[in-house]
Amino acid sequence: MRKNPIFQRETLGAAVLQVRSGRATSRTTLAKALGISPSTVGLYVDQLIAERFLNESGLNQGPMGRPRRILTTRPDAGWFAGVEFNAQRIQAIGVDFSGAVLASVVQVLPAEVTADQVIKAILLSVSKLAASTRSPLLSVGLGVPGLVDAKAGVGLHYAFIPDWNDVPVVERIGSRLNVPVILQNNLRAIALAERWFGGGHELSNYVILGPRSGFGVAMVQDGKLIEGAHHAAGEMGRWPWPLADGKGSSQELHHALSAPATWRRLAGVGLRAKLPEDLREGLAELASKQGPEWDSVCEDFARVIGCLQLLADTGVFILHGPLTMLGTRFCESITQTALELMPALGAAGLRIVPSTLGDDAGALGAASLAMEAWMPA
Amino acid sequence: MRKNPIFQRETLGAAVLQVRSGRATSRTTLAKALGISPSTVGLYVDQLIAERFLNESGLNQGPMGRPRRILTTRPDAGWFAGVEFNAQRIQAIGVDFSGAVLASVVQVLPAEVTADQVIKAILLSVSKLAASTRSPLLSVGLGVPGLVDAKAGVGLHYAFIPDWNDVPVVERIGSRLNVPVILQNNLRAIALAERWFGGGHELSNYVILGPRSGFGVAMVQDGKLIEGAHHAAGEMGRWPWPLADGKGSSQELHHALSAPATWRRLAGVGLRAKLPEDLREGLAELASKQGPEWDSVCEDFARVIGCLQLLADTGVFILHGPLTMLGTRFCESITQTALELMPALGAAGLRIVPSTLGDDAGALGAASLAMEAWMPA
DNA sequence: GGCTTTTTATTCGAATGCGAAAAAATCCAA
DNA sequence: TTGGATTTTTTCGCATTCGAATAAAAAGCC
Repeated sequence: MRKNPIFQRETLGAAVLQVRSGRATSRTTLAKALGISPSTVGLYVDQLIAERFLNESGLNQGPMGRPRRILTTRPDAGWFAGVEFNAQRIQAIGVDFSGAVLASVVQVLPAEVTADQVIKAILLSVSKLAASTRSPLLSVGLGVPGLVDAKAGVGLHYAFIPDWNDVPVVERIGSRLNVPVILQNNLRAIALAERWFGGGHELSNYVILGPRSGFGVAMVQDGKLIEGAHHAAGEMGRWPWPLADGKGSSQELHHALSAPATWRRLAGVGLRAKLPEDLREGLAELASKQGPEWDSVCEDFARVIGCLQLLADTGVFILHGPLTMLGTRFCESITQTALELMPALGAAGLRIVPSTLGDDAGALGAASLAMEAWMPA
Repeated sequence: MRKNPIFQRETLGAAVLQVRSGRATSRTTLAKALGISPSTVGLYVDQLIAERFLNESGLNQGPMGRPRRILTTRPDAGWFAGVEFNAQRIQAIGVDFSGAVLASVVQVLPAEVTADQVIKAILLSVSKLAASTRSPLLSVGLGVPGLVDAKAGVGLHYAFIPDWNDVPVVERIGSRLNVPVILQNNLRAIALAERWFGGGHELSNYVILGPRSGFGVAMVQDGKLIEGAHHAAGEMGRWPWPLADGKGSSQELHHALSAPATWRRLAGVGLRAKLPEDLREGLAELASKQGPEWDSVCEDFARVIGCLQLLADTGVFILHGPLTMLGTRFCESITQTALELMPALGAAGLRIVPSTLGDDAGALGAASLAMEAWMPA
């Protein structure tokens, strides 16, 4: 019998990731994918099978030679929790190894919620999910609005929860659940979700556009999230911004391109106009709109994206949040306008697309944090 | 006698780096700095002493205990070459382990220079440097203008040398010199020089502003250069840019803030005005200038930097190129204007400073590439 | 069936690095 | 002078990983 040393969890996770993603199906292909020797892979696979993370499911005969012993992941090996919240609501989602959603819990938070109440609600949500699953919880990801120190695991600031300042979230949640807890800004978490659940499997450079009540972006360069020296990268809502339609003097970007501002501009109503009950529906009604309002909004987005592309050269922009309701036509209009305004963008190829993740994007992002911690790339 | 295995060059280099930088002076401190065990460090140090990269120079008695055997680098262990060029001139510089400049060679290139001539000039420059040094050449860094694929070692495009397209520089230089050759865009190389030779020893997030004939920036996030999906990150010269003084319609950023454009604006002359013979001197004369021209230039720079800071949150901006002749007062004016225009910037601390590297910045940047390859962080 | 060919998995010896313990080098106090 | 006390360095055994050789499992061919 082979000896059974304790391997690095990191490499074990990476191995599972390769199998999960279908990039490796046998010990030999796994060795190539991980860049380690076949002999070592054998040991790793032994352990992963012993720990019930992997299965051997029959043989696969190639054109010649000894057949491969096919490796598959076991969805029941464990699950990951992802929790996202804002000042109004909290959503927790459970996913298994294959990325399938096991369950989702949404809870409305009380008005003027406090940090303590949020922490309690997170714990409650996760335990609700746990009640419906028999397999063990492997890790928890938290998508938190506002400023986040991901490394320290501290929520630094969030304007809409007054006492959300320097909250040691990872410590408070982790000490209760006894599994790894990973914290990240919610928009940056969504950027990871795009890789784990969305269409961007192979992307390593892209930008998430997240216009909601403000205007933030999350940037991924070389597969890594850009956080900034003070955890504030992507907070471009305060860019000085002269409107495309020339009305009004220079203002800040989020006054022009936040989700509510975009609705107001497209709807052709003034700043005082009441927002529709459901902003998403309100925007969906405007998806087929034409005319100068549409053009001017598209031009503003095109200029923002053009600037980002020239500066960071990511090439791919994924639109998130309520504005996805404006559909692919919106993104196409922006792309076209951008290329007209800044022909230089055409050279490298500019892709602007709406996200396919839907309403669960935030929670899926949080779950991605959990998965990424367990299965590092 | 201890056995003498062949260690990873990477770790050997990292060890030398720690000693070089003064962060580690003995085997024990070196072990802590590198995060490896003291026993292993002993082996590494043995090898480095055998290879004449390190010296043991006496003992250092602490307040108690066995005295440390002090480790020092040997400047004569080898040297690094850095080469920078543009369409007009080529500069090669040789530095030793301590970062001291051994020699510098400047050569004027012929008008309408070709890629082949540049390659030859690079080889000639390095061999000129080599002639004056007895110690071995360890690696060569090349700071190349235009688009560069650093990973592949290929110069992709440079507008001012017509046939500079997809030039396999690393291959062509490396095959002659038989040492590692590292390629990078020249402005990005300068960003590294700021860490190796400038004041930014401990910086891991900063931006290099390099307004010359165009307007480019180099960004470092978490200690890593941002290159972009198509190696074009930082080429923000083509941002649409409405001038601060309101004259003229919207144009591109480099028309407003390149080094010549800045001189013209500060000098108060029109677009057709002839540039001074030496732009640096011309700018130096304007360093004490006051008035609306000065204010409007500062405001434009403040807006650019403000946008970058809000987006990438690096906190530190280092001005390079001819505009450094405008001195610290220029940077202070910009800082002040930026904080007035965008008070949000004040929170995290904004620092805008002129580079201290001087005219050799480009060549020193190239040398930094060589050093960083040999001594990875 | 017995042979070769091809591909995959395992075994085995060696290399590299770590942790714990031992040794070394100094100061200080008795 | 001798015996701690303290800190640095080295020794030694063990764990992990790799490379090369070997074994295994099939297909094709005679």
